[in-house]
Order: sequence, then structure tokens, then C-alpha cells
Amino acid sequence: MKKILDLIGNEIAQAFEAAGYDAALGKVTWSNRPDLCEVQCNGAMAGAKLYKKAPAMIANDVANKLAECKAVKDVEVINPGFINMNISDDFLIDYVSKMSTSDKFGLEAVSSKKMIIDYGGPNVAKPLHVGHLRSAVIGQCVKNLCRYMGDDVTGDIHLGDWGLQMGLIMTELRKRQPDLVYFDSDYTGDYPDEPPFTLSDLEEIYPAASAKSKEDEAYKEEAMNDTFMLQQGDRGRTALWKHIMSVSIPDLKRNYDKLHVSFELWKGESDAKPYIKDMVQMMKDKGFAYESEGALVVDIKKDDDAKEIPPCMILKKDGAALYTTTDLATLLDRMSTSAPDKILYITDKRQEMHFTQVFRCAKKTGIVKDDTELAFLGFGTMNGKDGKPFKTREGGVMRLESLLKEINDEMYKKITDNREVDENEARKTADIVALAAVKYGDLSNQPTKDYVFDIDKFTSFEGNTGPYILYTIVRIKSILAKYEANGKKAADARISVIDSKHQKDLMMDITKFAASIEAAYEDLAPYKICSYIYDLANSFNGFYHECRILAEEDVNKQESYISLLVTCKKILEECIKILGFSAPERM
RNA sequence: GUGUUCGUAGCUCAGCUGGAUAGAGCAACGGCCUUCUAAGCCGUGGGUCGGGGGUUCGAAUCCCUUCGAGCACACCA
Repeated sequence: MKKILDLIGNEIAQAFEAAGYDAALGKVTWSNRPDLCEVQCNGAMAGAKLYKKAPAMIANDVANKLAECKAVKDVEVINPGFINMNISDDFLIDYVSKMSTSDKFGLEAVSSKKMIIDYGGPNVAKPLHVGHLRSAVIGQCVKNLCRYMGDDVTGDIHLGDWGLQMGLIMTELRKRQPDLVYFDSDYTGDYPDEPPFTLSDLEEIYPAASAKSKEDEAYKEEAMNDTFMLQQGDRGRTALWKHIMSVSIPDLKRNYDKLHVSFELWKGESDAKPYIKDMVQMMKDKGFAYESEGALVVDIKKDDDAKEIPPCMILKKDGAALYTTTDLATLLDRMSTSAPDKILYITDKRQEMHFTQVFRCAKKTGIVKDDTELAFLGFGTMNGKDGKPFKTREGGVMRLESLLKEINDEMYKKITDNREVDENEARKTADIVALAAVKYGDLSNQPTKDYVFDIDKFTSFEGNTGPYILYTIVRIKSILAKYEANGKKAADARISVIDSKHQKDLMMDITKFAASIEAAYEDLAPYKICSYIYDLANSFNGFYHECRILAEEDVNKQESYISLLVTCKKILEECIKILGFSAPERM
């Protein structure tokens, strides 16, 4: 289905043409002065120079041709040359009614890219912290959105399972349990099935090791050596590594499940391992890679760079692989196994330089074909109310689990406050609303910007928040349920009349669905979906307060209202589904 | 230092392919529940769009300049 502004625009364009002007001037936008009109066309002013004519004259010529136009009414020319119009009721009724029965509300989902989205990046053996929240939430939403638009998308968690942190854990473990067979290079038997540590051991070991390595140079060297040996395929360390993975991954899955975030691929940096050797050789053979200060690098400068881009480092002087190395090898893996049209990375924006290097190097060395798009969506930091990166009250890194629990409890309190609610249902509802609060709180901000994670704000339920959206949906559900309780079917209701400004406003907002989703898709900007449904929810609530829906005696009017509620509810639900959360039955 | 992102109401943010009176939410103040969930709705106050120049009939939006903040700049990931 064509978008409503395009349909109206076509008519206006024809009028421009009929009046002897360029049809391209007939672009129509939603009015920025809703007190004056519903839609406007500024083409006459743009055409003034072209035709050396007063804009108002052009506007009047066009307006005269619009008398017969079925889409608009109340055409008015205002100085210096605005053409102000209202949408005619029948046209709008017809449009909304078609929308409500169309797949995806008339959205033309025509994209069909084969995509991989990389939006995880947690390190194994480390609990998820708030820093992982953004990539998970934004990534899941972008994935949903791309799929909605027709893309064939695979999400990859891309675990950090191969770097220095693995060596650190092993070093620390050896200090604590020097007798473990994994560290005995003469050992040739099978290794135990049971890991020599539990999840909580791991969660304590890593930070301890990390802290020591920062103070103790020798300790760090040891960890680097363990890392190197693991990467060289040392038997004992590989066995240990498998234990770390088997303990860590189920915990990660559990945490992501709670967030309703999922991945199709659970690959990690280690999966790139088999590609590294040949890749490095290829880079050397083809003359891309050369030695610089002992390390192996590839130049990726371009002439038009505004600043110096450091060369891309492939191997450290000790021969060990780096973040960059595994990312490049991962690209090789992805290209050979699925040959996608686009690979999108969603990470902290501080990594932008790194990805610039990886992308350039991948293109230059032919790892990635020219027509494969490599994209980076960097997000800002989640700050506390003080404007500094989000921390616990004690100043430590906030675990994702703790954060969610805090919000959950707060939400439970609100739900049970001044209300009699069944304990079980209150818990369930708190879960749903809390998740919506967190996700919406994040997604309603532009991803590239830092934002303030304000628990009080998110749990206050007012304004542009997830709970407000959910509340609106719940209200609609409640009305529809009551309507159906009288034996009528809401789905059968048809719209046939418009009898108030609020109703028309709601209808106009409904028609904006496709344009909003498309805009969000093009810019990879979930916040555009948020602001759309916030507007829609506002329109609904305005309408709700003005019209007695269930008490309406005129059947045509009531059916029109009900039909709008059904569509409005479906759109809201569809949008929050893309955002990655859902609505409860009651709140 | 170089690059980059940004500076809009007391606070958190929209608006930026130039258009009419710069918008929301929170906070403040004032109304609205015998009527479909008041976690709601309606209204009031609050701004030299960091400063200064320029382009234009018209600039928060484009260009230059200046001040201020965040972030990144090869052997961590």
C-alpha cells in the first residue's frame, strides 16, 4: 500500500502540473501548525525562484486546480505561499479501513538482504554487566526490525572466548590449584569431565586475576603466555577452556533469556581460530602485511583521510592474535559459510576506530567482497543520574542481574501499592512491565548518544516510557473485552464515520505507521518507533477521554470507534514486539 | 596535539534534506473520577536554540570562527 502522504502528494503534484508547474514541487508533509491545517505543501515557495513569480500566485494557481481533489478539502493559501489543507473524511476512512485489513498495515516490506548482526560480545567467565544491556536490547530490536522489513537475518553473539581473559583465568587458577593435571605438560591421559570450578568461582577468579595483572608485570606475562599457549592448541589449556565454556554459556543463555534476547549463532572468537593461520599467510603472500616495530600490520590509510589512521595490527610481536585478528578471521568465516549481503556490528561507539580498521583491512585484502556491506552501529554510554557511567551505589560495576532485579522489585511495589492484586499475577505483571521499562528506556534514546539511566524515571510510569505504552494497550484491551462481553465481535466492526477531532487525530496517527517503521529501519533508529507509538498512545488517550465508547448508542459510530481501537491496539502491539517486549493483560 | 560526537526550558530529550508562533516528558502551579483502568486527561508559567560572524525573502537547522564537554588515537578487548 502506498503511504498516505504519497497518495495525497500525487494529487497535489498533478495539480502543480495542471497549473503548468513542475510536479516535483507537489510534495506534501504533515502540518507543523496543527491549529491551521492537517497537511501542507510548501512547493510554491520553492518554485518562486524557478518561475520568477510570487509564491502566493503559484499557490493560488495550484489551489484552484484542487477543487475537484477527493483526497483533500479546505484548501487555503497563506502568505507567503503555504498551501494548507485538511484530509477529506471519506478518503481517510477508506485509507484506514484498507490499512486495518492489510498485512503489516499496508507497509511495503520489500527488503531482502541476507544479514548477520553481531550484537553480543560478552566475555565468557564474566557476568553480564550493564554495559551489555545496550547491545543486547538495541541488537535484538534492530534484528526484529530488519526481519519485519523482509531481511533474512542471523544474530551472532560473538563471545569473547579467546583473548587475554582466558589466560588470566588460567594463571589465577594455577596459583590456587598448582596440582591440577591441566597444567602438567607431561600428562597424557584423559582430563576429568567435571570442571575444577563453579560459576561463582569463575566470577570471583576473573576480577581477581585482572586486578593482579594490572599491578604485577610478571603475573601479566604469565597470563599472556597462557593465552598464547591456549591459542597454540595446548591440550591441558584447551580442556580447561572447554570447562570454562561449559560453565559459562548456560549462565549467559539464562540471562539473555530473561531479557528476551536471543541469538541464532553462539559463535565466538575461538571459532575464527582455524582461519587465522591461512589468513595471515595470505596477507603476507599478497604483500598486504609487513613488519613494523616487530608486529605484523596492514596499511589502511586513504588519501582523503582527515586524520591519520593507524595501520591495522594483525599479529603482536610475540606472534599472538589480537582482537583485530579474530575479527578479520571471523569475517572470513562468515563470508565462506554464509556470504551475507551485509554484516552489522552493534557495539559501544568507542570501538568505532577498531571497526574502521577491520572494515578497511577486510576490503583491502579481499576477505570481504566489495558488494558486501560492512556497517557499524555504535551506541553511547549508559550513565547514572550524575552523568557519569552507571555504577552500583558502592561504585562497582553493576551486574545486569542486579539491575533488573532492582527494577523488578520497584515495579512490583508500584503494582501492589494501593491495589489488591493476586500475588502471582502481580509478580508476572511486574516482570513484563519492568522489562518494558528497561528496554523502552534504552530504545527511546538515540543509540549513538549517551543516556541517563534513571531508575526513578523509568519506574515512575509517566511520560514517554514503556509502562505508559503498556498502560494504553491494557486500557484498549479492557474496553474491547467489555464490548465483546455483550456478544459482539470487535474484529467485525467497520469504520464508517468520523465525528470528532480527537478521532480524526487518532486516525491520522494510525496512518503514520508505515512511514515511521521505514524511517526507523533506514536509520537503524528504534527511537523512531518509540516516538511514533508514544504519539499514537497520546492520540488514543485524548480520544479515550473525549468519547464514551461503550456508551455510544449510534451503532455506526460505536463500530467506527471499536474498529479504530482494534487497529490501534494491533499497531501498538506490533511495534512493541519489534522493540522486543510485550504487554500484560492487566496492570 | 589530531580526529570525532555533542552543547535547545530548572532536569531528561525531540526537532537539523532551511519555512509559519522552537516542541514533548519530568519538576512547579491550577482544574477534571456517581460514567469504558486518574499508572489518565485538560490548562498555566518557563527559551537571546553555548557566543560571534556569514549565506538567504526566511537559520535551532547550511558555512566560517570561538568557547565548553564527552570519546578515540598500534602490540587490552
